[in-house]
Amino acid sequence: MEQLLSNISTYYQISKAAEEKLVDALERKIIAKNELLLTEGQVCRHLYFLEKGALRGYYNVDGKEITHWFGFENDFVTSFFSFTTGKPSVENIQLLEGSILWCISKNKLTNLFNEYHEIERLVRIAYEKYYIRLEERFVNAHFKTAKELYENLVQETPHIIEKVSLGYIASYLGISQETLSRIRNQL
Amino acid sequence: MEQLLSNISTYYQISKAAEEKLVDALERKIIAKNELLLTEGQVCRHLYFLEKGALRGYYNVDGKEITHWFGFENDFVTSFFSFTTGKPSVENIQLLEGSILWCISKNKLTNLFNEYHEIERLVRIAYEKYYIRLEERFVNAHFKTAKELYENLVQETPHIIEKVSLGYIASYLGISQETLSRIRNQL
DNA sequence: CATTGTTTTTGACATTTGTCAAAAAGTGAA
DNA sequence: TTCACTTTTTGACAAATGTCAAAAACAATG
Repeated sequence: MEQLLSNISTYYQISKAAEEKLVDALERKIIAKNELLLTEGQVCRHLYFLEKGALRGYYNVDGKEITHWFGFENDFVTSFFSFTTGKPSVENIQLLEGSILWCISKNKLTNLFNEYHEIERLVRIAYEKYYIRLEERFVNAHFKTAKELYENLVQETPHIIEKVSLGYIASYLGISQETLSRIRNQL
Repeated sequence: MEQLLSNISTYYQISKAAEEKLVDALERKIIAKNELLLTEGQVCRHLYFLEKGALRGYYNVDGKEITHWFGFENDFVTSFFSFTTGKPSVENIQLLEGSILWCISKNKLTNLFNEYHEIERLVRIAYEKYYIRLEERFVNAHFKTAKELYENLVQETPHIIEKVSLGYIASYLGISQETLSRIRNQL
């Protein structure tokens, strides 16, 4: 819990009062490896904070799983599309290892927004960070070669390489597992 | 102006009072074709609303221009990274045709956030829409072939094809102009 | 430590897409 | 209508990456 609070304070410092209400709304969860936090077709009604562990978001296309993001320690995690629109999710979220999460329902969060302007501000600022993160990935994928993408990953987010199997990383980068294996062996 | 107000009300309905303050903070601009709204290296201190016209965001890589997004009527436009972080922009924004824009400075917007919770909420909700938009593009780019990307564009955003030259569209899709030309002629 | 299942690597080959250069088509201004 | 300029198309070829199948390496479990 300390960890969560200290993390959000890097986005925006909220008051003690708001913090207490936020803490009240949070629920702790421990989930085992390979469990699904969300299955496609379900509406995602929760926002999660990953205190410890790792997970991935993936969707199924033509019988293949495409992993398009990972979550690690101190990440906020949800199926963003489903959570914000209230429509069924097209993606699945699966635990890559046993993990500790904090969880808040959309209802409770909405109430907190109404009660505390500062909590909505916190989230607005968090959105900015996550938008920039996605934009960066998008721009990279736009013009970099497979090799450059992998080198970039090694540089910028080595924890991904340490924790995640090759097949998922390849999918995340948008290349085949075989190509990634070859790239790695020629570096 | 009507158009802007009616557009933001599709995100979130703000009060008359907030609306008036917002209107006061806005400035109208008319900018000619090919002009740059923002040059890389500058800090982007404004958020724009495109009432009429078209523009593109692009960056330079190895002497080549990479167009990574377009703005059209009723779009909010800025260099998101630079605007939110206050750091120099890595991208340029250029008018594709003579356009009418509304413009608000980051300072004024920040003041409006402090004064009106509802304006910050409006922006929070707008962020959600724009995040989803980016995510959709990202996911498509992730596993679709060049041909599918183009077909998708024809389906989903035909206005892009009508208004924008082939070279820019190719760059936007992340493929070469020649490949796009061939795809188009074989459909 | 033997067995089973999973992940990674390798090889051969096909396919997609990119690059360079030139021709063709289209556009706008004088 | 012509000229200059920009955009699009075409052809020939090269490079990057994907696919399929099998072998090898690794990991987990009884």
